[in-house]
Amino acid sequence: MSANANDLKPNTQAESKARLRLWLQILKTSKQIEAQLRESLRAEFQSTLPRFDVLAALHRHPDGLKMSELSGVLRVSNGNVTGIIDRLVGDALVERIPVPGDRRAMCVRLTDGGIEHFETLAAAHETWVDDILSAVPPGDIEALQHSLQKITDRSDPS
Amino acid sequence: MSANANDLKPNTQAESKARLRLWLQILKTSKQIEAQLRESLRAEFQSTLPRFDVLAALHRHPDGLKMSELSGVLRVSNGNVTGIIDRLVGDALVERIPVPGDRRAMCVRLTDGGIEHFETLAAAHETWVDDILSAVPPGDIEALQHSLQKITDRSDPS
DNA sequence: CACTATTATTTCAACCTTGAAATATTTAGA
DNA sequence: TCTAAATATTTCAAGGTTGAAATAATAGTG
Repeated sequence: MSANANDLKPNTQAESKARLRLWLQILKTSKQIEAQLRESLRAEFQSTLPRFDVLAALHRHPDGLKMSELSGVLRVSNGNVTGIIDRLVGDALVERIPVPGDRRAMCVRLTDGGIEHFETLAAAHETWVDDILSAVPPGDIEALQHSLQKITDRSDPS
Repeated sequence: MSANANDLKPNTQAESKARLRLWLQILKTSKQIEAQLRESLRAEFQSTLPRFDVLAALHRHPDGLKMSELSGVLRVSNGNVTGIIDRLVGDALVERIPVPGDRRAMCVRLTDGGIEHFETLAAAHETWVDDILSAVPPGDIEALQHSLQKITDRSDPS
């Protein structure tokens, strides 16, 4: 007879620690890759990840998005997007267009220059990611992606 | 005879896309968990993740750390740590102590109140992570952690 | 029509973050 | 010793982020 009354589920405490370790590892991996991409964006294009994210979202929606749709897609706050769009508009990469029939709303979309700029960025971005993950075996890549997807789909089946 | 000269390595392009998908999934997972933890820290303790990270680092080093050691451990910039420590000192959770023999340096360490506060936070933090990852099979947890570790150790064997 | 609730966006204060410049101090070398 | 380089930290400007409050316009209800 063991000193532990939890013999039927003896690993709970160890499992808890393993989950914590996994979370810290996810965070470390993400931060490390993010840091490399941020540095490349800054050095080669004088740009930033948040700008890239906004441009990518707008590129996926050629007809433009309303501000609230954009912050919804990016899952960031409304006020946040306002500031980034302000700067992108200042750089003539994005334009704000009034929505006919609703004077509250604004539609934002890439300008021609914005499309061109983003496509350059996106190509570079793909090669950077490719380099960073090049040493990971293709099988691991797929397996990792699906395991992580199970985690995100669990709490948020978007 | 195929139209593609790369027959011996025909998956390169698909692999590149798979790597990109993996990166986006890592980012999504990390952001989603981070958002939940941030919200819990804010709602239950009026605190933030950066504060938690600093307190955790200092808790792991009971004798204190120099500012540069702290920013090294956390892998953030020097100026960043200055601001966070300023606020933690204001809340009496951390104290700055002169380093004997080097009037440039400052040693920062948790106060008694800081230790107590962090241990409360840390216990809550572990249960939050436990909940978030509770539905992931233990086998997956270990496998994921090791696969991700391979990625980080590759570029930075700290 | 008037009134209220809802929706879309911006503004704001507080905090986080970086990279570069400024300060102060120590170390090493001529 | 004097001085140049290196080191430790802070300061600063610019941008990113949140959550809440403020604005403005629309929609629904009596």
